[in-house]
Amino acid sequence: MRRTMYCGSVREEHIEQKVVLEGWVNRRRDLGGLIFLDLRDREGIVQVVVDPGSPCYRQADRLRSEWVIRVEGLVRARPLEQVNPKIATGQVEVEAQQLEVLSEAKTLPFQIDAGWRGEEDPKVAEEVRLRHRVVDLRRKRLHENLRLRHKLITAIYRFLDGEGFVSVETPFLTRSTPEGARDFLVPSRLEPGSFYALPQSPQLFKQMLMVAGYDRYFQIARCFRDEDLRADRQPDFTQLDLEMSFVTQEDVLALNERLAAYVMKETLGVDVPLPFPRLTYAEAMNRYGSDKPELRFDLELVDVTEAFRGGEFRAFAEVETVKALVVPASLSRKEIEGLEALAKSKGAAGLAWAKREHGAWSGGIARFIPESLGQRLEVGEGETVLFVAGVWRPSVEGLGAVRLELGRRLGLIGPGYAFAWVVDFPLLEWDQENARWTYMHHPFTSPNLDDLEHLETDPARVRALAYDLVFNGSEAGGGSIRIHRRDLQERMFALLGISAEEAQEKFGFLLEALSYGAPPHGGIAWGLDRWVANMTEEDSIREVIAFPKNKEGKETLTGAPSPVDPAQLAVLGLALKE
RNA sequence: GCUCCGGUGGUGUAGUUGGUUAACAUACCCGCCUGUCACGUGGGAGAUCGCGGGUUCAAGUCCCGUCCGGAGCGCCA
Repeated sequence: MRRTMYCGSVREEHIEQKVVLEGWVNRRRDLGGLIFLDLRDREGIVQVVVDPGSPCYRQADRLRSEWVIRVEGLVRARPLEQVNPKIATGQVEVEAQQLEVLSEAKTLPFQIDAGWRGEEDPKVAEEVRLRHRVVDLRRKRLHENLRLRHKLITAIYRFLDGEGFVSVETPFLTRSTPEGARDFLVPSRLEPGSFYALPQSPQLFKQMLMVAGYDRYFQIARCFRDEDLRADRQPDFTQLDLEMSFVTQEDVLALNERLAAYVMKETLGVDVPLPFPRLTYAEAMNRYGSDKPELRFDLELVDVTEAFRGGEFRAFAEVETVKALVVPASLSRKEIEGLEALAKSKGAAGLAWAKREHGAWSGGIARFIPESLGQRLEVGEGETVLFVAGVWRPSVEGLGAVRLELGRRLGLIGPGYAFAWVVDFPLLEWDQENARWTYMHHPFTSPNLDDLEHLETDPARVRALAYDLVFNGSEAGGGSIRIHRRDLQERMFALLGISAEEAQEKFGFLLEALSYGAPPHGGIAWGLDRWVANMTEEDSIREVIAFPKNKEGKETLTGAPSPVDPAQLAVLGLALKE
């Protein structure tokens, strides 16, 4: 007989029953005669008791942490005063009758037992954890994270299936397209000198599916971008990718809100109010200094450009934008210096400050501040006001970064989950480096048709039918209504400086598809890793990916990337440069 | 490519203005212990302080270089 149930599933209802359990020794307590074992599997731990008179006593005496064993025994109630309320199986214990060692184990490089009895696991350097990922993955926290991830994905399938979406797989080995992120390339053996690229997203394939009439598509899609890593970025990551035909932006937002509310309820039991707040890009930037504002605290930026316009303070008098942030705390010089460095890292010119003390401005730029500003900003006694001035975007982004840091530092960020849509992104932005217009989202995003007349004459003014889903201050998704007319797509390519020949060469298949009768369509992609990280309140997506890459893009378990045998290169027609 | 932070027994930390035997917790090994649940208790082993060089009578500590890791900037349609 193999096991009869999970260790973590034994309950009072099983008392008097004979059970067979298999699992890992989470911990062994040897009282010198009486031995207790906490036996663990993915569902939890249960206490096994081995009496000195038991035939398996000698075996139990040998056992060590993390050995894998099989126990046959009788479930019995614990004496009332010995119930352990900290574990789900705490009402009962298993009296061992037979015990078999299935596998011995070396001493673990770090301890993982605490989490399973409801405590915090001791902190271990991430480097060590990743090097021993198999051990790390045994921790309760990672079990919970990965199982939540699974619940999220199954909820997504249930919901979208119910809404008539069809799951379709798209190729991993595809064609390199220009622009966007750097591609991962895969050399072709059958056609030496040519390369596949791994998809940065299934974008064009899903548009093809719309043209082909599938109407509603989704995919839990692996995507690949060869860029540097961050806490929320991996070179291979997972998107929920979806696309819908015959829809407006409104339809896409409404469906995705319902999907988000559904998965939050199904996975965390959390009720998310609908509809989500909506901010235009301009509003988000002006009020929060970010296009992915953290909305779990206020502390909004205030525009004070006009208060300084033409005044005696030269640095503020003639700039595009002056923004203020009223900080409900008295910041030290040193703190302000640190925040200034942060603002500058986002391109702000600097960070000016003043304090309100004894009903008057003091310190920093106090003497340049119009008295009336104090009232308008509603500055309290002892509070600090921070200012940025200069070009609009770097200024608001600089102060936005300061806002977020202060939110963290002052403990302003509330618990819970805050969703929002950011809409009305600019279609294009000026690329300083290459002196040309470039797309903000991607080149297949539809302009807002109300702004179409300005497309060539005043590109900066054209809004896109693009939207981002913001979840606790992270960009959890982004999408757009796509261009579905060939002529408009060609106009767009031209505007981006892509010649007709190049457009034909690189995107001919798209243009071709659009000319066979394409429905209006649009969709979105969710960054699934970030979603799970937000839901589990992890700071890094590496905590919700079973086998993540480290900061250098290495997969430390297998040691990828690794050199390959020269013969493998030869088959591909490749040679390494010295 | 750049900036910042870190690297001390297996793990996590301490280590003062440079000073003699590198401390603590936990894990590990052995003994004792029949109701523990982070069992208790007694003992033991375990670190050339990431690596290389320099300053100094003396370097875990200061300086330079380098490697490794993390956060960020650039980059990420």
